[in-house]
Amino acid sequence: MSYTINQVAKMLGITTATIRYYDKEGLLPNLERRESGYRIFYDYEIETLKFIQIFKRAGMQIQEIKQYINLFMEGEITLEDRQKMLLTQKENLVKRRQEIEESMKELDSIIEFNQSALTSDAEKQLRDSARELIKRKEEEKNEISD
Amino acid sequence: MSYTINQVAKMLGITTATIRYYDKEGLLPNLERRESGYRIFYDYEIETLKFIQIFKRAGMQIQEIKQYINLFMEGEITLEDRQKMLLTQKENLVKRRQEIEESMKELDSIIEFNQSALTSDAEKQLRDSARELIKRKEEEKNEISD
DNA sequence: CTTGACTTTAAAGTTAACTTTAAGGTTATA
DNA sequence: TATAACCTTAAAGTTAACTTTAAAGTCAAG
Repeated sequence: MSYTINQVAKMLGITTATIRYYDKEGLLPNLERRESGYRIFYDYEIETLKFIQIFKRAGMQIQEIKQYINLFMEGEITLEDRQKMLLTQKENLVKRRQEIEESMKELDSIIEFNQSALTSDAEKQLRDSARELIKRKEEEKNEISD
Repeated sequence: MSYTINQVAKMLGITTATIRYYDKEGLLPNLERRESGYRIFYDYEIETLKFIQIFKRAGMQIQEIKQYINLFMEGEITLEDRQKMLLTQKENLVKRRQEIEESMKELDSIIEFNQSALTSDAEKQLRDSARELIKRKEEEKNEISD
């Protein structure tokens, strides 16, 4: 079974322009063409595109994905290299998750601070300290311009 | 205590160009200047920059951060709006974490598959299936060119 | 055999968040 | 007072991953 670029785009929820871009970047090696130049997609290419989507979601860049695919084309001799790439990528994901968790904590503490200002008398205190801040800045301004 | 742009940059581990860019984008409202035009940074501005860094790490865009800062400048009347922004941002973090976890599972299953190919007889099977794939593609090519 | 819906390419445009460059003032200090 | 080490701006450049455009060729259906 073979498909046109438009059919594949619909199947995978991407645009034809994106598929052409991937092809241009070398992510679809040995892609066949008709006499007319029209691209022909088989299940193999569709699988490749699905892997591209997985790798993209994992945060891999187009050039890295290209490198992975090139290794794959060289056969099982590159399996170890590919595995290394994937493990590196997994480490990146672990790091990103860690960063997100740290960021979440920071955000939470601001949210919590604001919440106490919203729900308690602390609101007044915040207002006062803001006023004081503005006042202090005015004073500093005067000091400078003197 | 006041600081030059260079001192602040070093304190926060960013470049002076970045600070100027933030200023230009309106992230440092009411920033003072000397007669000469040199920027003057007080603790207040340094705190603002630290918040900017927190928000950036959380994935907020410069324009969103600007909006937050503008709301902050309007005073405590905007506290609820700001809180909403932060809660939305937190939801985004939760989503991103979720996506990372899903992506990790996909990656893991590829890693696992490769690992079994690397460590067992499955290696031979993978090699054979790859050969078959290439062969099948050759046949398809011949079918077309006939 | 016409026509509307495809397909092709190269090249330019888009976006965010900077970075770099160039040309020119300012300041601290020896 | 010379000069190195700052500071200023506007404008252009960078990067990734597309998207858009324009001009032109191909295909399928009636």
